[in-house]
Amino acid sequence: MLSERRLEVLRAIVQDYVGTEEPVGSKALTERHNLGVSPATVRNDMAALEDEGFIAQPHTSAGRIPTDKGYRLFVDKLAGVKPMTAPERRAIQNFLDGAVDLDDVVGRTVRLLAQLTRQVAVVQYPSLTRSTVRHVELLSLAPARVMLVLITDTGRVEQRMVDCPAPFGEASLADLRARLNSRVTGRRFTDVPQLVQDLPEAFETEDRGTVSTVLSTLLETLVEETEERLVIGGTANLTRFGHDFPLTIRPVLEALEEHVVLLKLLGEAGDSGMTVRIGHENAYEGLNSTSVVSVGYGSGGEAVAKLGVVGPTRMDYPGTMGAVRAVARYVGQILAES
Amino acid sequence: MLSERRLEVLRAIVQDYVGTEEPVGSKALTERHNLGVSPATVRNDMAALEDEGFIAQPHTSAGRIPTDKGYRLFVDKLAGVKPMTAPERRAIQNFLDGAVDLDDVVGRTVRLLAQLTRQVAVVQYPSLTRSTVRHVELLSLAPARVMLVLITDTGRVEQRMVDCPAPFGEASLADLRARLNSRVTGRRFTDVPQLVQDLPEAFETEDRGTVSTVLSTLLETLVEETEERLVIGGTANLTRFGHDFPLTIRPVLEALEEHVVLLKLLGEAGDSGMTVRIGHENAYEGLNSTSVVSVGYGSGGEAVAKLGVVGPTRMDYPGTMGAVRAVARYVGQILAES
DNA sequence: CTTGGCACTCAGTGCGTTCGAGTGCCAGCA
DNA sequence: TGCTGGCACTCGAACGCACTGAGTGCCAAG
Repeated sequence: MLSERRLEVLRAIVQDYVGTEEPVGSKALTERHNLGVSPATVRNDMAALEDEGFIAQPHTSAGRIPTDKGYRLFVDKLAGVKPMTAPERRAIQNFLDGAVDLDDVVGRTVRLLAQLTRQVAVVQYPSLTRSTVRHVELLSLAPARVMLVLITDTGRVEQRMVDCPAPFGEASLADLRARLNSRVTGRRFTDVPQLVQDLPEAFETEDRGTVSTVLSTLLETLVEETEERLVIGGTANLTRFGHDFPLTIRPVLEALEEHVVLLKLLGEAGDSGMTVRIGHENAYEGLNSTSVVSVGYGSGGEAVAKLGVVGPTRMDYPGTMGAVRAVARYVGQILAES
Repeated sequence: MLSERRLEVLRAIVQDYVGTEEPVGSKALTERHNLGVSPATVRNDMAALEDEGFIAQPHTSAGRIPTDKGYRLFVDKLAGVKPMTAPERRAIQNFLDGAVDLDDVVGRTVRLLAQLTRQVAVVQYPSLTRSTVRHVELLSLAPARVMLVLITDTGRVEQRMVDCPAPFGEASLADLRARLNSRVTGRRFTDVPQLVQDLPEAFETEDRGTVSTVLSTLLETLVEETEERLVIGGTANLTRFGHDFPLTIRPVLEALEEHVVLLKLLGEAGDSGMTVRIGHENAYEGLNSTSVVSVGYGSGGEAVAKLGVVGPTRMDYPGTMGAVRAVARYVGQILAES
């Protein structure tokens, strides 16, 4: 087991390394942090920490840098979440309050997060899966052509064309519209399928085909839209990554364009609370030299989507986590208001 | 005036430099290109070209590299557009043919362009300004609440909520819907304002307020949507930029996130034909070390939006221009079909 | 368990040398 | 007038080398 002091040494190493980007040695450590022991003692502790795999030397006769495992311990046990200051919180709120629609909220969020953390920000559009239906509208564009419009409680609107197998009268359409809305308005997307399941039976035989077609289009829309959208920002911050550029940065840029990968990554993160994936903990290879801090956000108590940042493993975890949490909280508020 | 041979020397310099990324000297030039003259002669020519500002030396005793002005001359006078080979054309067509909707077309286009040119691709969504109205739909969500849906000939759908100043009957709504569509269906967005100008007069006094509100919302939608959207891809190709990374790449990444700037840039490019902006010709400072090759594309003969690539000034202009032109052409075809 | 002392390592730095690609200029030749 | 070969010169890149200093591991003493 690691003694209290050794953990303290690890914390000091992480903090210094994050600040200076340079391997940190025993002497410098005792000078900057008053650990109350001599460099020699620290050296012994370092040797122990290295044996356990928490820190490593880039080369002999250099200082130590934390390993992924070291950062993991730091995040889990040694560091808290650094809360935003009051002025920062006010600034966040002001900035987000100016948003005029959902796109704007998401756009502002991503810019804000990138700026606060000085890293790459990733924001997922509010997912429809957890959303509820505000309204379904049907309108006839031609005798056998219907347009389906779906409005969600997050303010998103989706529309689809439906080619009907048979002409569909205005009266039947009104009927379907009314029945559909009375059943699904205010309900969860996930509940819709079973709620509308027996709907065709209420109609005349000749209309049933059309009703089924409309319904299946509706269900498709719900499923398809679960392929969520992402917005990325602050990629210019990648230039602060390290010295050995091209090699480090290229796979990251590639990963950031693979929205599918990112969505999967966010999806795998825990549903509640903040998740930090460090270095090789990220399943995707291109992100092996990065850490991903993510958290769910939502309009009610429940999360409807995730947001987070991607940065070098050598990042200021407490600060980043604080910013991510604060932004998620305020975005949630904004969404709840609208 | 520059003699024929001097132009030939400039062409050779550009070609070699683009290939090797290294300053090119007189001896190497005569060896790779059979110019039929000795290095000494080439040196004289180079001195002349340098006096005119077409090439420059990074430092004394190094070879020459083209200046922005040199590239400009190269593009204008010395190089054509390199056409795609038949297999390449087929691959492009196949790849784009697989698209299922507008988003997919744009997404595929940007990926394709990035891959073909190995540079950063920029694709603007088809603009509404030049589009025509396919259909306008109005539907009543509540007595004094109307939803406006606009469908364009490029397959885009926009919707807006309208809060009416007074309750609006179903009959009046149907009337408005019919009149509106008969006037604007198939017409250009730009023509819509004057086409609907006198529409309120056809209605009862009590409905005129609502009609006006609906119309102004429609007009707003047309204008707002002129703030076009952009999609960017292939940013990972920025890593091939040069050796002095952080400094070069950072402003470019920043510029790429400023969609407003990019849209302005594309907008300024000539409306017809291909435009090449080299280095400092780009008004935006962050892009001073890049060249932008762009061209309009559209479903009919007319361009509805632009697409292009952003790359280092040291790029293969003929090849890039060929790829950009080919992609634009095929995207146009796809849009025309759908 | 801590500490001071000590020998050892090795990346980074500064300096001088060499190497060679490339230049400018000039005199001679067509 | 324009091309060419020759020649001296420049200067960045590469190399070798010694030095420095931060950092280490180990050990014996407190």
